[in-house]
Amino acid sequence: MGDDVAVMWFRRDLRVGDNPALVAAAEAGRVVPLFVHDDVLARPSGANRVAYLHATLDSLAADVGGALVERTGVPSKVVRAVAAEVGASVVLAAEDFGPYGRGRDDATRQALAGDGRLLRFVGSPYAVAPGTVKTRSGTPFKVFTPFSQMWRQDGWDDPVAAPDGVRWVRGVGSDPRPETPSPEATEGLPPVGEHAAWEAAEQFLSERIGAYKEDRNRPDLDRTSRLSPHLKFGTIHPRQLLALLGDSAGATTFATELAWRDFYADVLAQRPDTVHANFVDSMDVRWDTGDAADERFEAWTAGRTGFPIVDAGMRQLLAEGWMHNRVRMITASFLVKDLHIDWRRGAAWFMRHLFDGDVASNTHGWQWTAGTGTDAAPFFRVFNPALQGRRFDPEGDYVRRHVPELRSIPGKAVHEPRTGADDLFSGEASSYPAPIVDHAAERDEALDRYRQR
DNA sequence: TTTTGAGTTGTTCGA
DNA sequence: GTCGAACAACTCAAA
Repeated sequence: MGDDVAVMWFRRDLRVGDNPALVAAAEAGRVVPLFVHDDVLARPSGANRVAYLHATLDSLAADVGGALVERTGVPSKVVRAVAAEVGASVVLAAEDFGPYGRGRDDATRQALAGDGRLLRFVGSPYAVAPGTVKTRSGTPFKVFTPFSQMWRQDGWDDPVAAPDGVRWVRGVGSDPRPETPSPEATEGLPPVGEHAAWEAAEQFLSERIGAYKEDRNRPDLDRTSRLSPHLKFGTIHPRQLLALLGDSAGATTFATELAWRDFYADVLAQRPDTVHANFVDSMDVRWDTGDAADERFEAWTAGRTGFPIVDAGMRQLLAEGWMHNRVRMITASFLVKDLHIDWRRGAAWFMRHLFDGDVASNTHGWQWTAGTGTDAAPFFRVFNPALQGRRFDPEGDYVRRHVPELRSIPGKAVHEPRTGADDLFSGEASSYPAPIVDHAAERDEALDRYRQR
């Protein structure tokens, strides 16, 4: 270990523990921890995620003893300049497999190479890096189940310990940080930082994992891991969770969720065009556009469709910057199959508001719902909002929590408020909108369109 | 090469 | 209430 200097370029791996790139940097010499504020990424992110990122950076800065360098600008130029300024021979980072990240990193590699410096990737944000899990004939998987079997069979690396006694370089100047926006989520930020990630993980593993297989589908109960923003920003790594999981039914179910995360990252890496393009070309259905469609889209975003479980989910998104996964499916299905609006519009809305918004998972979750994605299976799978509500929010508590106009309607009757006794649908409940569409009719319409494609 | 079994998360209808 | 069948046809992955 000489007196060399290495730049540790943090991107979406904002932690000190189990960070192989940081371990490599510390082995290379003294370490300059760097984060580059990149306007290209900030713009589609929305105020919630930018605010969360900034708070996470505060946490990271404390964890690196105040040495964190924050700069603003085009990453290839900024990283090159910082590396030159501090005399680093190598820049270390976790590999990014996203469509934008790859281009950015290629440009950065070239810029550094021009000065005789190296950009070196160690690790990735995934348990298994995209492009690693392959079929027997060496091609990438396009179906989840065989992917997940191979993913499990091949396994993943164990976590690495946080490096001991990193020699942080202090005194390297930062740019003023871009203004931190006020979160749009009325309830503010979820817990932030590496320490909070471990608290969430410990709570999940001790209190929730046992019943996870069943309870994870219940939006009325707070029984999911709540780890998604941490996984998004890398304040915890999936392999750290996998190392603690065990093999109970709940643990296996949760591991499968992590496999989905890896699968969708893999799919996006093999088909970067699918951020916008349908994964399956032939699934080119007709979407509604124009003023009437815009009006329906706005009703959806505001949680005023007249379908209680849909409205509850959309209002939860506005209030918390997060939505329960079951309800993400219900609201997405409603936009695509009841309102016949392009999945890309819904995906962009989710990305604007979600603290955990991740391009790969969000895009391909929406493509799955729209029937354009990796699951070639039945397009006739159209969610019935009332039935989903009764099944997964059986007491109606979730709806009443997020749609206060309906508080006076008891039990599961809240899922179809206008079909109950007239005297219940009065008072403040009368301000709740009538359904903007007839579900049965729109279901038929959706099936027609998918048949005609 | 050809064949075979299977494909996260559903709904409706009729018995 | 519960249960099984039907809802298209196609693509994927492995044998």
